Amino acid sequence: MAELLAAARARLESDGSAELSLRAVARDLGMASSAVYRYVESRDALLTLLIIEAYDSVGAAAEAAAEARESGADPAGTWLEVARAVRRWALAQPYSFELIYGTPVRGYRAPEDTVQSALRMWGVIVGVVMAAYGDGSLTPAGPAFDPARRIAPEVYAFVGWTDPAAVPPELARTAARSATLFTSLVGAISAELFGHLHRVADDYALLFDVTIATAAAGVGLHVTLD
Amino acid sequence: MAELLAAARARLESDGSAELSLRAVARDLGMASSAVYRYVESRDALLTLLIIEAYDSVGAAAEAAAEARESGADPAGTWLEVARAVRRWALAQPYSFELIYGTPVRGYRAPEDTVQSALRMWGVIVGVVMAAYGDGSLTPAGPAFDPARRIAPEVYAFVGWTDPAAVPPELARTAARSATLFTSLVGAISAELFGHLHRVADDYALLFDVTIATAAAGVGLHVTLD
DNA sequence: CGTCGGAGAGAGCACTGCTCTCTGTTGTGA
DNA sequence: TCACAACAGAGAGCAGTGCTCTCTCCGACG
Repeated sequence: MAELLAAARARLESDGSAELSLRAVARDLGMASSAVYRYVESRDALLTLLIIEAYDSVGAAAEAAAEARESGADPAGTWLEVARAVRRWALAQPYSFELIYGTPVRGYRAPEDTVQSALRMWGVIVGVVMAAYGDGSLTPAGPAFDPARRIAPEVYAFVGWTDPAAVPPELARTAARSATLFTSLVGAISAELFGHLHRVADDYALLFDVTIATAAAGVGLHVTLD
Repeated sequence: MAELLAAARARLESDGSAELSLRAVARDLGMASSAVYRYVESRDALLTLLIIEAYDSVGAAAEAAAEARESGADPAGTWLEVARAVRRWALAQPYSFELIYGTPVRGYRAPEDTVQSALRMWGVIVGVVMAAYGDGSLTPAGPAFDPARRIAPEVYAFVGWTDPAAVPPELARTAARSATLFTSLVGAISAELFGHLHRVADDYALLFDVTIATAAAGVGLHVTLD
């Protein structure tokens, strides 16, 4: 089973998810394609396993980048480091990034198994924003609005606010704005990997930092670029 | 040829790009699959045609939304309307959105034919930001940085600055920050369509507005939400 | 009226996911 | 030690795919 996953991962990283053929993986393992079905129900099930792996891998990379900062470091700088770490991860294994943040695969309907792993990224984002909110380095910016119904109650529970009604409005607005951090992070990497920055920028790393810092400014996090 | 494109478009909208089978299109047209090759070189070439169509379609939707605003309307509000129009377009034909902003298809390597159509979206974005910069409604925000090498010279030429060295630094910074508008727009719609907001928000339309307005705030555009 | 070109048909190749049946091996209990 | 059962893998086969090759037909044009 471990060998099967390893072989599938290797195929994914070299050919991409659309070309991931169960028969090719079987050939790599030196066995008949039908034998693979002893271990995995279908091609989509194999892909789901790789999806969970990828979510955990990128989640771990983001968490590691956040934890590498000494406590007391400014949260805005931490966010930039997290974003850069996710970008490095994506560039190192672009097909894994595509697998989770690109077009969903055919018969795949996001079983509950993947949700937990997928939420690790949101955990890091919310953690950074809450740290900034707590230490006063976050100066609320961005649009004003009634925060009701903008984000799901689970998000508040995620950071320990059991009663959504008790959340201070400005904190609730900040939480809703935080989605922009996720959106611009995934969007920036997608744009780069999928070729949408062609003719727009030459040095993608430089523009990436600007994009992350600009989105952060909208939330109230002040990232310093060197 | 027109019938072929129409049939392919119908297949795309009902099944998605990965399932777009040339043989199925041929069946819809009541002819043999081999006959289709008289008109189109390969499956990828057919997809490329659909990609150009999609780029033009979404570009036209964005341009129409921008032009629908009377001249003199605040550019920030115009940007919100453009973003909403693009979201509506994406929700109405999700597979077309996936086709251009999701994972690139296999053998596709973005021929020059598509670049011109793809740049229409950037044209709208730059137009809005430049309008705001011009009428004084844009109050520079976001990170400070040396604008050199952040964006390609073509972008300046795009808005009429033939000599990149003559562009005022703050304008250059604003231009670089504008990429965040594209990134967060595509990222927000992708996140919604691809299921990444599961458990994060219930009312996607409300969160979308916040995301767009937050990213705009980072650029210096102040969107008012009702 | 003859010729010629283009449009379409059909067979066929190599590939895919998946199912079915068959074989060999291996472990376990009496 | 022997019998049985469970399991891992092999192989054939089905329906589908993209694409190529050859063949036929029909209509336009000189």
